[in-house]
Order: sequence, then C-alpha cells, then structure tokens
Amino acid sequence: MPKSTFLNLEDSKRKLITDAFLREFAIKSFDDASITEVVKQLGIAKGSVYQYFDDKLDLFMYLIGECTAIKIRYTEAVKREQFSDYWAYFRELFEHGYRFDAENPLQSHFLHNLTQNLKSPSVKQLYDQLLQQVITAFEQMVIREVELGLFRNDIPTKTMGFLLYKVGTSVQEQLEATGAINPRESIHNNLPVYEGKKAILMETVDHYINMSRKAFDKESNQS
Amino acid sequence: MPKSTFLNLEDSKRKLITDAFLREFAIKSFDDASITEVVKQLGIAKGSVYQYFDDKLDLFMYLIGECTAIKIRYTEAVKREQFSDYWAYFRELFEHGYRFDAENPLQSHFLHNLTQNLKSPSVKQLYDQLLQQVITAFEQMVIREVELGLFRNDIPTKTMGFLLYKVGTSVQEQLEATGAINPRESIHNNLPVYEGKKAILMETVDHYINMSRKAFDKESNQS
DNA sequence: GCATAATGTGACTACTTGGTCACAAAGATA
DNA sequence: TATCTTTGTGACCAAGTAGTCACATTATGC
Repeated sequence: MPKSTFLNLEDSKRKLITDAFLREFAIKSFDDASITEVVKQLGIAKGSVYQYFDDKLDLFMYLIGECTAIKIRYTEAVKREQFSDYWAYFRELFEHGYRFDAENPLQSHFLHNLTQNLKSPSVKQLYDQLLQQVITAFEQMVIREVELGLFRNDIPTKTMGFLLYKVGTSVQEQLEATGAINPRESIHNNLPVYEGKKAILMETVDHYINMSRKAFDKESNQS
Repeated sequence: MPKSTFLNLEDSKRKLITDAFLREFAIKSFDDASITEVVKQLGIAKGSVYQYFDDKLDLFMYLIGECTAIKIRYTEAVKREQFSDYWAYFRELFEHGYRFDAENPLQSHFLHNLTQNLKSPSVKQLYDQLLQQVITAFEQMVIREVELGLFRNDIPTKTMGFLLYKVGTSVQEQLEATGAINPRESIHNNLPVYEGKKAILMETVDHYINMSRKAFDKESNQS
C-alpha cells in the first residue's frame, strides 16, 4: 500500500509519477524495470519514491491494483446471465476489453505486459498466486457451463478450464506474434494496443470461438 | 560456436561443465543465470569459460544445440506418414518425448525451461526468431492436414497453427500449474520432469486431443 | 631437457541496481 | 517571526554482474 505521502500528493503530480512507472513496467519485467531510470525521466529524487512506497514491490502492487480496478469497471457490466450462450459472453468480454484499451492505453499496455512482468524471479510467489486465481476462475466458468448442460462433461473441468484460459490469452499472443499488433511501438507513440485493429481483433476472437465451440460444447459431442 | 579449446577438452570434463551450465539455465532465465555461480560450483576459474566460449550467448546457444540434437534423435523416427490420423502422430510425439525425458533428464529440464529462459530481454531477438520457426512449423502441419482433407478449411491456417502450438505447450503448463509435476524439485533431486508421471501425462494429452479433434477435424465441422 | 604452444587463473574493471539517511526546503501553526 | 511537521534530495552503500588480461601452469614437440 502506498504511504499517505503519495495519496496526499496533488492529483497532477501523482498521475505524472504513476504514468511514468506504468510506462516503465509496461515494457520491462519486474526485475528489469529500473526505478533509477524513471526518477531520472521524472526529474525527481530517488528518495522521494521511497517516501511514497515501501519498496519496489509495493509500487508494483499499487500499479496492478489501479489498472485492474479500471478494467473491472469496463467488464463488470457484462454478466453471463445476459447471454444464452457462453461464447456470446466470451465475445462481449473482448468487446469491452477493447473499449478499456482504447480509453486507457497506458493501463492496457501495463496489463498486457503483466504476464511477462510477473515472470521475474523476485515476484514468483505473486505470479503463482495470481495464476492460481485465474485458473480457478476459468475452471469455475467451465463448471457452471457443465452444470447448465452446455459444456461437455467427459473431460476434467480442470483441463477444460486451463484450455479455455489459454484460448483467451492466445488471441493477444497470436496477434503479437504475427505482427498484427505491436505493443512496443504503440506504447512509444502513446497509442492503444489495438488502435485501428478492432476488426482483426474481433475476427480472430471469432475464429477462436468457432474452434472452441466444437471443443467445449456438449451438443457437438454428445448429441 | 564453442572454441576448439572446449571441444578438445577431455570428455568427462566437458560433460561436467556442460551439465553444470545446463542445470543453471534449467532453473533460471538467461539474464539471471550466473556464470560466476557456476564456475564457483565447478571449482574452475571464470576466465576458463571465456577460453571455451566467446560469451554468455555463445555458451547458451551451444546448450540449445546440444539438447535439441538429442531430442531430435528421439522424435525423428516418428513420421506423419506412419499414421492415418494426425492425432495419433501427435500422441506418439509425446510418447517419444517422454522417453527423451526419462533418459536425458538434464537436457529435458533445460528444454522445458527454454521458453521462460528466452524471455530475457538480452535474447529477445533469438526468442522472436525461434518463435517464428515454431509457429511456421505448426502452420505447415496444419496446411498439410487441410490439404489431406482432414482438418477444416474455414479457419485461417495461421490461427489453427497457433492454437495447435498452444495446445502442445498447454499440456506441460497445466501439469506444472496444477502441481502434477514439479520441475524445480525434480531437477534438484536429479530426476526426470515426468518421473513416475507417465500415466497422468498421457491421460492429459488424450484429453487435449479429445478436445482438439473437435476443434480441428473436418468431419466434425463439415460433414 | 628445453622451448614453444595451449590452458588455466582470479584479481580487476566498468557497470547496474534497490534502498538508506543525514540534511535541506517548504508548509503550517500559533 | 519562530517553531514544528511534512516533503524532497542525492551522495552513498552493499551487492551483484559479464567480461578482461597479465601472468602461472601444464602439455607438446624436438
């Protein structure tokens, strides 16, 4: 948790500092992100950072909290109950994710890089913890669909949940690997991750959904 | 490429050095792996390493080359033509992979960690290069199956290839995330990654195949 | 046995980092 | 104006790294 010193800061200065660190952590891993570098850019003393935060991890957790809080504001409106079909729900999450990205480029870049970021040995514990949460969340979704009789029940929910999780992350990874998006470049130009790429994003999502339907849905497998 | 000094070394000494570095790179990323640490363990001078290799990257590439060469010896015997079904081929690759792991634990651990390893910023170029190769290889497999009329043709081969690649890596990742395997611990005890875990490995592979069949095969989608 | 070539060595360089702390500056209170 | 509290500062510390190089040791060839 940031110290009160940080919270009492003028909004503009707090934002300036937050953004600078978001930018740094959006392109480097936790261990490679350099506080020394950022304070140089900001033109403030390194000691100030330690008036605001306990340590590097405290700062990092603050950034995670801020960004996820904003993203949740975009996705919390989307409820499974509003859709008869899991995949329509899945698709809508990407639609709202796109809006989050367009309106909060820096935070979106930060979250995009979070997985890479967490690979640093110093934050292995945090990584494992978050990974467990995500995996569990996806398994819960699968369990619900199985109970609704919409997903097949001849495969362990753990395995289905994990694949579903991988499908979710694969969209972004594929677009990055094929060069359709270029986070490195777009963050440099202060652009959202998916700037002008909505069509290809949703098209890819649809292709993944098209394949996943067959893999997960019940009717395809036990009609 | 290692210098001749290294190749002229006595077999036993060369193996000792290679193994020590494999062990280090099997549990750390490229940037975190410490030559200083390894030479301490080996009881040799740091200068010696630089008599053997140009630099850290040269050493790393040598390790990659050695391990993949050994693994290829296990998998090259498995040919697509020997199977009427892609998934039987896919399954057999895992069977042979298991044998490679059982008989070459250290090399297997190194390759298991390679993806993490390559995430280091210093080797980003190498990572991108290898990723492109792997993705292309998977897409080629998909193209072949489409041509054979076995895989569906209503999804871009790039996307199918990427998902197939992700399915391949997910097996290991899931087993690790769920604690079924524990590379960290098994390398410490000089055990293979999948020691005594063949049943759960192949069971998981079968589950993934079961789901993937539906997602990729033509008959399920355009009969 | 001697000279030459090939190996082995470890103190050293140049560099980077997160984090500290004695002090300076600025704000607030009275 | 004088005092007290909050905020800002940057030289400094301890720890770590890859890579170098002048020198010591060992092997080889004659």
